[in-house]
Amino acid sequence: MPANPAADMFPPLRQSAPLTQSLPEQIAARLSERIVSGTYSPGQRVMEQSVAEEFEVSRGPVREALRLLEKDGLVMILPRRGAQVTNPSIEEVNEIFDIRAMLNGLRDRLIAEGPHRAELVPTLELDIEKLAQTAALPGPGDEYIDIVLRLNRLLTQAAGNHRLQAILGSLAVQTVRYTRLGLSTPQRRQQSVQNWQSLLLAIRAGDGDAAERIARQRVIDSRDAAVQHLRALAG
Amino acid sequence: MPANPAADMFPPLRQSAPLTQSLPEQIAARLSERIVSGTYSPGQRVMEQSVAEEFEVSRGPVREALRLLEKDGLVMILPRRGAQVTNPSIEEVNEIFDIRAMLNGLRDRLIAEGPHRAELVPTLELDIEKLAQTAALPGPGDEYIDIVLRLNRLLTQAAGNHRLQAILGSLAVQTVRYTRLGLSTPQRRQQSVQNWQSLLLAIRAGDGDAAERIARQRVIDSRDAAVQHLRALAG
DNA sequence: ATTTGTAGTATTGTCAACAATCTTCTTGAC
DNA sequence: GTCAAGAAGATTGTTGACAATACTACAAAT
Repeated sequence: MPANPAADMFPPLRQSAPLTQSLPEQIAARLSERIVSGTYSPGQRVMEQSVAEEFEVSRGPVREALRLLEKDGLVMILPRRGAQVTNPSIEEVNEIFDIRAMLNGLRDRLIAEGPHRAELVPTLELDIEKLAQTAALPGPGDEYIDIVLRLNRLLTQAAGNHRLQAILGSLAVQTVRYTRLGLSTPQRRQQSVQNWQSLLLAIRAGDGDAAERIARQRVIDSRDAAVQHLRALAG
Repeated sequence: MPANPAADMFPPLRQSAPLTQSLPEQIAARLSERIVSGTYSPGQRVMEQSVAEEFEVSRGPVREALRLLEKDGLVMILPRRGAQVTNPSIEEVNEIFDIRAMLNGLRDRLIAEGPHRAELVPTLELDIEKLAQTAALPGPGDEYIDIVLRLNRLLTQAAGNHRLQAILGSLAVQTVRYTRLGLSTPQRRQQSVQNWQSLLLAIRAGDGDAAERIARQRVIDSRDAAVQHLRALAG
């Protein structure tokens, strides 16, 4: 019998995630909430000891959780100085949005040119209709944001590029708060709705070029609105 | 005296990296070499204990090193099952190259439209000239690859988008072996050189649209060549 | 022959203690 | 008052031991 060249590999290998989150993942999820919601301010240090005490675990799992958050760009870990909540400058926010614009362009092109776009269209129509109804409402637009986030998750999954999904997911987490800022006025939401409606048309027509162009414009608009608000806050 | 609202933040904060790599980083670098060079085969398990013994450290730093490698997509960590060298399918390789194509497009547009492109052009001319001289040489093209990698690093840095630099760096690490495969014939290298020369023209002209288009095409060509070789190897 | 159960082993997950380093506070000189 | 040097405290880095889980091999039953 010949030696098995795959002896040092996993057996068939289930790709499914385990049913229960690991301890570091749970800790990371809790910390992630606080960072995104602003409970932890940008620049604030996150110290292993205090987190460990709060969750009643040792520092080991906390360290791993911080590494997970670093992977998502929510904290920055400096050797011998620990983790602090990332505090991107306006320029960096600009940069991240530029990347999102390109990758959203790819995503929406893949959808428009992909084989499953027909199945997707009805759901999109429904969600974008809801978007149009919610846009004009006064207030900060939390409901509108929720729909946009769900819509983005849906599309990112539908594109079928797993790595793209991972990267876009990570970038989305990093920019939620700025997206929220940028969509805080009804006028901006109206502009946003129009972008989504154009995208829907492009996808329905199977026009990849148009889908990419519109997606990029949508994120650039979102970027400009966010940066405008940020400058107002800073200056 | 009012409470200092920044009390829980770092002082001025040097952004520079420490002069000596941390232990986990050193371990990650060593393991990274082995994965990229193929010493560790795709799918192979990387067990904490054995790595720890080999480098004569405890498992803690090894675990952190594996997290670093996971961030770069070189290993996949499954809870309770440990780390294994990633073994992307042809479809996944395709996906990664698609992402690289988009982001290289952004990168080269930023350079073509950026203020520093004049300073960059002489260096580019020199490197691309060297590329042209090396392309026709027979053999696997290791020298050609080295120049391409250096050229890419240079451009990625010059684009000035830090997050883009990080993502492209990570994706480059993941695709080196496939890029190498795709550039293994002189004909392909000739095609590659032409792409680079076109890019140089676009950058010199400050034509962002053209730079983006050419960059995307270059990566797509690279992708197609790599995938063709992969299919030949697999089938 | 296939499946199921059950030890035994291997491997990852967690913890608490110690070491190394950084930060801050105090002291003293100019 | 400002700056430098040093001591004290706080925080991260590393280690080895133990716990929990997953894998392997073998036996027994269908």
